[in-house]
Amino acid sequence: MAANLDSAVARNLGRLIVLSDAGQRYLANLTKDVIELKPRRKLIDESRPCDHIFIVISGWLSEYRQLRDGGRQILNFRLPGEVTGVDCLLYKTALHSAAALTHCTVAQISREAFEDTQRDFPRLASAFLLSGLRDGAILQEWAVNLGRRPAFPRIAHLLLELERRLRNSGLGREASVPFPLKQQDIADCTGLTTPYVNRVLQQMRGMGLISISEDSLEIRNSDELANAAGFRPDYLHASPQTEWQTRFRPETSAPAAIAAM
Amino acid sequence: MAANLDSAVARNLGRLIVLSDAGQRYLANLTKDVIELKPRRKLIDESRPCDHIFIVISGWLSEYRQLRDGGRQILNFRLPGEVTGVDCLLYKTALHSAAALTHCTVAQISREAFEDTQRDFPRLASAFLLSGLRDGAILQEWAVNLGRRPAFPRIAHLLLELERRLRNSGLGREASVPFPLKQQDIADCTGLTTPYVNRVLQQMRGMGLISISEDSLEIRNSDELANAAGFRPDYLHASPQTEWQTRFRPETSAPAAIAAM
DNA sequence: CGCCGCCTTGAGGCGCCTCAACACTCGTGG
DNA sequence: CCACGAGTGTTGAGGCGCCTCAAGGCGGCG
Repeated sequence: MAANLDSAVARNLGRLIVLSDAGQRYLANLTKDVIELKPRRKLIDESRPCDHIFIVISGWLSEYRQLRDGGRQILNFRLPGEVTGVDCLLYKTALHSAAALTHCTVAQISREAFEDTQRDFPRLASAFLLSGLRDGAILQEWAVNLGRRPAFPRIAHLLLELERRLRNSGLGREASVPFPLKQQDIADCTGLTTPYVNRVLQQMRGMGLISISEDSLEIRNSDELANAAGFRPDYLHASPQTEWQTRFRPETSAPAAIAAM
Repeated sequence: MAANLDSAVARNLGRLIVLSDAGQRYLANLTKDVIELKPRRKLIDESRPCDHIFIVISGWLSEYRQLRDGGRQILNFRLPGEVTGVDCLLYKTALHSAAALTHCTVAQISREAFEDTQRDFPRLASAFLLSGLRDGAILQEWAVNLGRRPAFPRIAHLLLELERRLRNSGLGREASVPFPLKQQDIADCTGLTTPYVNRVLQQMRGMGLISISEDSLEIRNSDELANAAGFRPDYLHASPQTEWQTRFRPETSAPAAIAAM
């Protein structure tokens, strides 16, 4: 089981760099220091220092900002195989909080361990940074969503993105994918309120576009939903366009295959 | 004049890494290939390949997504000294467009030149990637803005951010800073409409918080405006928390000062 | 002069919010 | 075994923020 879950990690990072066998072993070792989180447990606290990078092994995290008036804006979800906390390398204090949505297992990588990684497997370290760039691309799409799309397409877009990301990580072989989000969570990340999210979801169900049950989501009519949302999933398919990550200090002498893409 | 403007570049990247003298010279040489842009001229076109990184020498760019219904969401502005196009290293096609807001001079760096930079001055190359991470942090703040703040604080937040970024780059020594944005631009990046932006700006002027004239912005009561906006500028002050950028292959043997911070 | 880009102002309307109340399913303890 | 409360989904009535769609003013420029 652990091997299976680790593969979600390798699958995600493997999209960003070519992982050598040695790199894979190193990664497996790097993610040995695992902690368990109960739902609602905070992992990162905004405006406090954070000196770890985390990799989600199983479960979902949410990253969010808490506002003075009690409002909350979710900035991203972290699905199995994804990395969080990279921006801590750039700022004294965390810019947002991160908390467990479900029961989670998370690998933590200390700053020192990350620095060792940079020395020993710079390409692997660079993959973490690239994943930070990918997060930026996702956030751009969210900004478009928040700024320019009405509630229905906004929610539709979110559902489509999450389904795609889950399948990219190898989760959800059946028609449906795991989906632990409450309507409150959807509201907090689409900038809407719970009652209104409820009505929109009902509408989608009524149109036969989706069905949600038992912590799982099924998208029944992907084309129509994507059309309504203006969903174009390019931004989820990172494919490095330069061999930059091989130049620093290749840990293998074989030329990388990426540049040929 | 060119030297002065180049210093905005060095000032921005210098926040992310320690630039050696050799690095500074290399950077100056790297930004030799300069192009001029008239207002409204497109630099990057979404969903088309983009194989250059650009550094703004003077003028403003806007990065935006165009929607089918004619709507537009501005995702960031590029001020003098800032870098754009980094995400092109990660995707086959550009995820957003970039166009000149004002008359601009822009240095273009080809992908090959960037790869050379990685080989010769990896720390400099890494600074470009870090600037991409900083962009992500800015975008997070915009997402909070779009999702959870009403029009008044939303616009206030934008104005405060831009003023701070401009001063960070060394622009605007007087009470006011250069400000070429039209109300249409403000609308396109706050997710509002021009008439409403107009009314909110009038309100701010009426309260004595700001004054806009002649392509320049003066913030007359920064505290009150920041309070209304919930503005906390931490996210604009990147300060690398690890010496990672020195590890790859230092071009100078002197230990970097950053790690001591 | 006449056009165009930009700011301004008004009247009317809709999307989404606010603030409830209620149903249902749990886990939990008495 | 049932009472209870917490968490979640659902529904309703009323209201406000911001939009839509105009029209008009004003300065700059060909």
